[in-house]
Amino acid sequence: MLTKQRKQHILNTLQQQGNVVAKTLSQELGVSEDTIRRDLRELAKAGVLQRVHGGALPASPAVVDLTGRQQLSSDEKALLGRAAARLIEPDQVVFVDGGTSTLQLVRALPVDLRATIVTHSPVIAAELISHPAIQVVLIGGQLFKHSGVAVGAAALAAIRSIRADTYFLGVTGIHADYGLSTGDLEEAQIKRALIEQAAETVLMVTADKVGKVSPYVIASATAVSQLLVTHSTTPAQYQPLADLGIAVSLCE
Amino acid sequence: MLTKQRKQHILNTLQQQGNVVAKTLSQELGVSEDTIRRDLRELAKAGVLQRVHGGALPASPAVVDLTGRQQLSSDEKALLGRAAARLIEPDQVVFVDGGTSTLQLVRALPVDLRATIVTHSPVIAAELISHPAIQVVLIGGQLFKHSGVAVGAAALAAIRSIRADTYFLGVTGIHADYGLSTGDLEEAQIKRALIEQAAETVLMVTADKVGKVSPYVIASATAVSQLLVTHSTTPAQYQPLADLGIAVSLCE
DNA sequence: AATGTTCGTGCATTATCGTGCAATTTCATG
DNA sequence: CATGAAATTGCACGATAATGCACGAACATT
Repeated sequence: MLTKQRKQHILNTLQQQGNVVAKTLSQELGVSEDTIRRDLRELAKAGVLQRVHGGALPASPAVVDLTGRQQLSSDEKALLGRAAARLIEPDQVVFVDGGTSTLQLVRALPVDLRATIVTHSPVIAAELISHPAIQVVLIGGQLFKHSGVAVGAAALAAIRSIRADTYFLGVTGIHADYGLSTGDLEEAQIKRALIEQAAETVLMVTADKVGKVSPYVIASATAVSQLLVTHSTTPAQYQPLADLGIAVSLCE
Repeated sequence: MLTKQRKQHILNTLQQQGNVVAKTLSQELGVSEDTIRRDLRELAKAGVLQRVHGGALPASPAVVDLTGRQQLSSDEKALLGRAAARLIEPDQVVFVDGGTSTLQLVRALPVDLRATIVTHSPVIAAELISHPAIQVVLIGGQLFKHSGVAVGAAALAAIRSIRADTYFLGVTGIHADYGLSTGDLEEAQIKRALIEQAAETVLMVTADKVGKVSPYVIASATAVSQLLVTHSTTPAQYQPLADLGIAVSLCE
């Protein structure tokens, strides 16, 4: 294995798990602990991680915190959420994805709105418990810790037994050529199923996701009929998507 | 677990709850009290917290973070949760009910415990997202708003496909003659199914529930093999249950 | 004042670290 | 193809960090 690949693996593991242990890495990668230590030292010197006794931590503290007590979400995301909430009509059935943007959506729902929300995110569901008029359907399955949503065969089966009017989708990348993408395979499968079961899909993303590509492709960008983005998105970013026939709305 | 992470955990807990106790932390984190004391000493020397006998307090006067989370429930329930957490062995599969008592249970889980938790409560599931070693299986279904758990045919079917070692149950009434009872029919059905699918059922309740009866009966009191109650429960309350062969534990 | 808990210190043990060094591989250059 | 420089890796060894235990002191509670 190439040195560079090894370092990349270390960084990936770090981002995914929030920490790495030298001993574990040496076993995983089949090299001596000395080599791992050297790698960690160099990566630390380059400033991309923080060296500690026994392993390493991310350089920027607390990137891994999707625990429901989400970090104070920006005003931009709140605007996104309010815009999305306005799209829901009474008595509709909608899918709501997990994530910070969609959490803002459910927080922005009018208290008198009667509708059904289907979600595979316990955080979204927990937030809706206090809503007086929304009926909630929870999709079960194995909980995928990284993004905090249910995945797996059980979740897929449950989704395929429901049809919804609208799906409020969140992704980590949308690109006119490479489509919608996310960081995990299972999550991509779930999102794909949700798109298929919804009459219409609305994508909610912050500006930094537009034009990006993540490892696992969900579907073509045209699977989205409407795109809600924060107002800092540039025309250069969204024009290729608008050309595909997607209705782009800047929220402000 | 890395030392620095442990210290971060201490600080997080401190910010969330407004105080930390050395003994509790040592159990949660799976290290000796000496190590915790050392951590607290060093954090205090760094000025980020204030050392007190038995634990520590925030350095800056108490800006407790109550974002969304339930007000810190009574110490009694926390004790109940810790006692229940100790009953879970590594690699077990356990059902965890919804409710404030069981929420204390998942909060008291040692961070290094590897086990599977199956729950139909989005609040429990959301809390466990941040736990590094617990695998979570979410039971889907319609969300019953009053108690915030999934109910209905889908939930029942999902439960019946799983067998667990232990079920941590919460109810609104337990009585030697009238058995276990709760305030909703659908919820009662779900609890009954969970009892059937678990090798052992542990009931967690506060003193005010012991000897009470609610409208919908779940099962006979003997369905419970162990009863964890708060220490304010009187012998008059629990003796009839103990006579049925239930192991009663007062938590203090 | 009595008792049990918590604390701090010293010490032993273990894991981890950094450095120097030698063996091996990679690679550019003659 | 040959060769030497640079890079990479593993090992040895002394240094450092982290942890748990023991014991007497400090503290809280009654």
